[in-house]
Amino acid sequence: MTILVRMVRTRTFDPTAALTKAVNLFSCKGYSETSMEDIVQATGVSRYGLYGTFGNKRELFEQALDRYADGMGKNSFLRLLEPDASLDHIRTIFAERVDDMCCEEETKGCLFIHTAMELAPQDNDLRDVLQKFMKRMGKAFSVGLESAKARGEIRDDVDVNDAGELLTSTMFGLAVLGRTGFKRETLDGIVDNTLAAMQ
Amino acid sequence: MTILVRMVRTRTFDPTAALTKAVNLFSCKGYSETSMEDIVQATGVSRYGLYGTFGNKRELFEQALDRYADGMGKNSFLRLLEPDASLDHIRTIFAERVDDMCCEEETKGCLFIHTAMELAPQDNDLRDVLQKFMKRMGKAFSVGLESAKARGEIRDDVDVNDAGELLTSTMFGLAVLGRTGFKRETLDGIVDNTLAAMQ
DNA sequence: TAAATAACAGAATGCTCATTCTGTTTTAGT
DNA sequence: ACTAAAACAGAATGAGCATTCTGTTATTTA
Repeated sequence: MTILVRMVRTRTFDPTAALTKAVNLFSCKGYSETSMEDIVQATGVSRYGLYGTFGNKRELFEQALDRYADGMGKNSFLRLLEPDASLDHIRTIFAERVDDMCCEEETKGCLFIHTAMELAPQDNDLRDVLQKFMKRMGKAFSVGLESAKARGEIRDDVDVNDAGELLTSTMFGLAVLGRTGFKRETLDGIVDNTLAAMQ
Repeated sequence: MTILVRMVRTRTFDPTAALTKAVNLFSCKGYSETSMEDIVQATGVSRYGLYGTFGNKRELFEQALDRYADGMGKNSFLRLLEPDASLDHIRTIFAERVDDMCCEEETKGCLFIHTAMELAPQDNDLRDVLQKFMKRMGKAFSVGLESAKARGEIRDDVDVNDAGELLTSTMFGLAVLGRTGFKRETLDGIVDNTLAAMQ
């Protein structure tokens, strides 16, 4: 059976670009503080377009979360999976994180934390998705740490699985302190001390 | 000038108990997901009583945050300021934290994180209050670590100020992972590894 | 005992929001 | 050019919310 859809009027917006805008809004303000109207304004896409393309707010959020995780993966964590990954790669990831959280005009926030605090307890599906992303983060750290260990940058007795989970947790701790207005140097110090303990 | 207030009908509820209930609701669900109606239900106190006693929702929340911080101080951090504080005291604080976050029926959440994510960027007063509480936490950790160091439980080269901030950050990282459904053993492992690095 | 008024219970108000509905515009195929 | 239907803009709907208002009850003081 073939379903024939006749395209009579062409869509005037780019769903990918719209989703990017939604990701920004959600990660900055969280789920409930971001209204569909906010997204309409920010994207310039009509309600009709948003609902038609993304379903409803909950589904749009899930797609935003996917995209966010994807972005984190591509922009940060993929490097850790390459065989020449070093401690510097890990440092860079944290430095970018600190940058994001300490940006003067508007802290970028963290969609993972918003999801964990606002939605995870009430929404098992979303919680599982989130947990999967976080575990992936930990795994990427572990792989990176293993490479760094091979380069002699990490102590031999460090369990990279445990350390990967620890660094994942650190990412969230930093974000919470950043949102609370802690100085960049404080966050940098936490990163330095955390990593120093593994060297 | 004296203002005479004639108390014609006695209040039938205990504001302290009501605030305790509000603290629980807010720390479990955060600010916006907790309605005044929820608080009316949970406390059995009428709207009239809540508004008359606590002002409005925002002010009630601030008082809840104060109380929450007070409770954390009294129940956990005060011990760290005593001269015989040891690494065990610090371990206990983290164990209680993990217990709170991994409670099967209903994760207790963390009012600090809710405040940081939901309100801090929009409400400078609240952000400053929160920052003060967090710094106090870090300081308490530092003092406890200093005592533990004197007992030989912490390495001499550990900077207790830095380490106090690191442990504060760890508290929040744990909570986020707990909310996302990570297993108790994972959180315990993070605590063990974090503290092991200081021994 | 009577009067005054704070405490109370819950209805009313006005707002914001997610979602749906309505009427209009656009464009592929005839 | 004409038609059909998808895309659109924005009004309408209905629910939930914080807060205020209204009428009732209880208790102290005179």
